[in-house]
Amino acid sequence: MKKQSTVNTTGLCKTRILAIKDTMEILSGKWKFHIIGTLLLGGKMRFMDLLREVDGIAPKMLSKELQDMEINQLVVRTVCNTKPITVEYEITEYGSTLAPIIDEIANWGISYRNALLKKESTVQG
Amino acid sequence: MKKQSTVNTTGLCKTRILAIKDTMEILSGKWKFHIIGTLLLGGKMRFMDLLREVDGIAPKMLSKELQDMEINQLVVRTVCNTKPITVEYEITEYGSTLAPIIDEIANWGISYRNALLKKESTVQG
DNA sequence: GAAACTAGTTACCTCCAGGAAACTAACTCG
DNA sequence: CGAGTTAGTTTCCTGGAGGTAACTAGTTTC
Repeated sequence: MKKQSTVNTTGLCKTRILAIKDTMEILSGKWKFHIIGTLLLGGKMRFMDLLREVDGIAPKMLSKELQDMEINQLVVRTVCNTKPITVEYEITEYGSTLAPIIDEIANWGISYRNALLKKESTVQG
Repeated sequence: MKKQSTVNTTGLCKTRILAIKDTMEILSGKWKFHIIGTLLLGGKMRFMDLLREVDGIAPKMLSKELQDMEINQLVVRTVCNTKPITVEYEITEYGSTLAPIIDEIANWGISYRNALLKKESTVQG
C-alpha cells in the first residue's frame, strides 16, 4: 500500500480549499484590491475618477476588472443622464463584505514591514 | 488645472496600498494558500508528504514555493539525519499569523457560495 | 545491480495576464 | 471645424507563471 493523503482529505478541508479558490478567483488579477479599496473609500466614482485614482491602471484593465466585479455583484454600474454621459461605479453591500479581508491583508502587510524593520535594526549583520 | 487624485493621496492610504501589495506578493502564485493551509493543519511535514497532500502540485513548483516562503520566513526547513535523508517543513510562528487572513478568505468564499445557492433557489428565472 | 525511496533540479514549452497605444462614438465649447 | 470631455474598445505584443517530463544524487532493499 502506498502512502495516502492524511490531512487534506476530509470534507471540511475540501470545502475550505474550494472556498479559498473561489474567493481568490473573484479577487484575481493585479487591480481588484486597489479598485475595491478605492471604491470603499471614495463611494460613488466615475470611470475617469477611478482611472485617476488607481495608480497606473490602463482603461482597458479598469474596464475589464469592473466588468468582472459587476458580474460577481461586487459593484454596481449606473449610467447617468448627464450631458457628457457619465457612469458611476459603486461598491455593493455585498462587495463591502470584503472589507474585513482587505483590512486583515493590509494589517498583516503593515506588521510585516514593521517586523522587517525591527529585525534589521536589532540583528546587526 | 486638471482634476487630481482626491482619495488615494493621503499617506495612510498609500501605506495601506503598499501593505496590500506586500502581502499579496508574499502570497502570490497558485499554491501558497494551499501549502500554508496544509502546513497549518499538518504541522511538520516532509517534502513528499506535501507533494501528496497538495493536490496537483509538481515537485518543481513545490520546491520553488517553499523556497519563497522560507525566504519570507513563513516556513522553516529542517534537514533530518535519517537514513534516506528527509527534510521537514514547518510553518513558523510568524507564518501562522496568516491564519486569520486565510480564515477570512475561506469564510467569505463559503458565504459567497451560500449566497449564490440561496439566490438560485429563491429568484426563479 | 535493478528498483524504489528520499529531495529536489533542469530543460523545454505554452498560454494568457497585462501593458501600450490607437481608435470609436457621442457630446460641448469656442 | 477642431479640440477636449465622457467611457470605453481594439489590436498588437511580451514576460513570466506554471505544466510536463526527464534527470541528479544518495541510500536501502531484494
